[in-house]
Amino acid sequence: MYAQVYLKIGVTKLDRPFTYRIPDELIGAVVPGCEVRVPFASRKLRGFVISVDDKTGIDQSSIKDIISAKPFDPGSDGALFALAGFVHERYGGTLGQALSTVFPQAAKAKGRKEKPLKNPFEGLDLPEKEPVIELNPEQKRVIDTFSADRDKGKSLVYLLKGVTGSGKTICYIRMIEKVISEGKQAIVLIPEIALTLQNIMRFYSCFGEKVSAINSRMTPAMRRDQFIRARRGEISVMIGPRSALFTPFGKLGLIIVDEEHETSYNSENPPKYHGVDVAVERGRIENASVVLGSASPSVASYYHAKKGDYKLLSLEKRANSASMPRVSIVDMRQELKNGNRSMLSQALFDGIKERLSRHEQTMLFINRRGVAGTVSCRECGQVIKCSHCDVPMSLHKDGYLYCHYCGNRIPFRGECPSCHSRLIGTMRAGTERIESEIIRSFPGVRTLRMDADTTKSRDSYSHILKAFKDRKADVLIGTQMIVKGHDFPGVTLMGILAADLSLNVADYRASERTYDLLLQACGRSGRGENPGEAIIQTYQPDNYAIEAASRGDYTAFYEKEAAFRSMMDYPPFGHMLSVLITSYDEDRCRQMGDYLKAEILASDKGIFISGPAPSSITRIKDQYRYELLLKDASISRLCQARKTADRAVLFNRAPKGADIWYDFT
DNA sequence: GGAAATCTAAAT
DNA sequence: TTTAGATTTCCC
Repeated sequence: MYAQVYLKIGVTKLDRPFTYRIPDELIGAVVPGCEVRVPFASRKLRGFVISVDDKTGIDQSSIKDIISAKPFDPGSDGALFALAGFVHERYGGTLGQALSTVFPQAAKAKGRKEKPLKNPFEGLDLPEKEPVIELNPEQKRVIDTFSADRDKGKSLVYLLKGVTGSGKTICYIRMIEKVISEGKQAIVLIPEIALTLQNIMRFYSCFGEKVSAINSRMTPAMRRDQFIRARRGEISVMIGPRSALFTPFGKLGLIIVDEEHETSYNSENPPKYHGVDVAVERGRIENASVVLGSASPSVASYYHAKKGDYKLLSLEKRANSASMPRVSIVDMRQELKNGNRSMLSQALFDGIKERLSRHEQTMLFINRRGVAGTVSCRECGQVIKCSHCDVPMSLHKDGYLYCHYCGNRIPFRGECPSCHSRLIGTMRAGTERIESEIIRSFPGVRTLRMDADTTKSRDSYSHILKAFKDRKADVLIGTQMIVKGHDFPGVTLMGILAADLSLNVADYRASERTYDLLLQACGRSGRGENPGEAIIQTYQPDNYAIEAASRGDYTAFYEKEAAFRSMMDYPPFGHMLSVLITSYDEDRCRQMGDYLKAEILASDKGIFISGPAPSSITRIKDQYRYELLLKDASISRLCQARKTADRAVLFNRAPKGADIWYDFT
């Protein structure tokens, strides 16, 4: 057995691990995160174990034995080294990338003057303490369960499923209070877009100076200062986005992941780690409780909860008296038959007209993300899907439809395969077109538009939101950025222009995203005094994600979705590892793909690999993108395959000139 | 971080 | 050609 050891001397030259043999008498005692003593050059040094493995790529003759090992101390830096080891093993990339993810270092200040560390809340008045709210019976049950488990010394993973407005935050606060009373610390992860001063203040008003927060707009040095305060134990609660997960607390007792289904918890660059899984792993390593909160949990988390891996806690009732909006579904195929070729259905048109006369506001939401390439029929609503994978295929410039899951390719004939209509093509509908249509249809209407184009400058985002809140416009048209979290009391109508768009993405999670988006979008309407309404326009009114979202019925959605995924062996029932190969030269992409596939199959004959196939977006910034897809029931088999691929690229004669990116999907 | 190996150039 | 001094390279 071998251990990767990170030596405890602060020298950049040695900022990498060394491999040592674990002598027989220390096998079992040497675990990731424990402190060891090792021979190094002519001396003996201390270091932390990052990972343990039964093989090594290093020459046997140069490997030395570990001298001694201390028992693992979860409060030491070793815990974070162990976490880095996990991130590396699971998500690939270099170990250096994993280490700098877990230990983000700001460039050291040159003068190295010991500056007093500031709280970012400094200068702000401590907000009024929220009046102590009596918990409702549901909330009380949640807190009692959590506290009872803590008192028994059990650190579990919980899935807190609570409808919007059911008071998840007050539960978080009580849980943190509990953990602080034990002398421990807590991390609260909040999606970047929800990381507003208003949201943080709720925690600040309860815990005062014990709270710190980080966000992506702070400089690395400012974030580092807050991490130093955390390490010194000056604070007990850290609030922040994904990166706050690595706050170096020595007595971590609780990690909360709010809106756990948000994809922003997954890293975009290597190591492409999944925040929720890393939070669960950190909880395991440091014996801390983990609470995953959401109104529409990810299918994976709900699956774990049903299976018993996570403990399910539910909040079904809204804490305030606000009622859910009335939601209706409009069949756009029918509109077309009635001769309405515009993007607004009659119902939505009438709805907007009515709101204008009543001086109430309307929001129109069009989801454009990731719809490029999929082909759908306006007459029957069908999307052309791969016959093997049941995901939409995408139309490439060569005139063929590709499945980027299996590489299947069929020619596109410009006609719907099921109803033979020629009204078929890629969906093109943007916020701009809708805005001009609205202005044409409703003379004198005041509109605001929010999308990637209008929010390019730094403050435009908040300006648009503020203008709409101040009733400076009647209609706000936007992409997904308008549906998350905002509170506009004047809005009584939400129009979702094409609910299918997010469904027609070549991704097995499309239904899950759609359900969440629709639920969130509907929730924007009727938050003020007047009751709200939402209209969902779709070409697929019978789709279960759309139908369940209109009723806010998560369980119904989950059952259908789980059946689909289980049948297709999609996660969480099976696992998938995508290997993306990018190169300026298309042939090299394919060569590297073929080479990696052969190398992986050579070491694991039975493993399922498809591809190399052109990725859904075949070329970005002149770089071609090809993809291999590995599927298996066991995630460790996929990790093993990734390691094989990594080693092949490093040590063997691999084709050059291509980059490789691993991504668990 | 520190020892050993390698390089550089001025002094014999 | 020698050798002190400076620089670079390894340590698992």
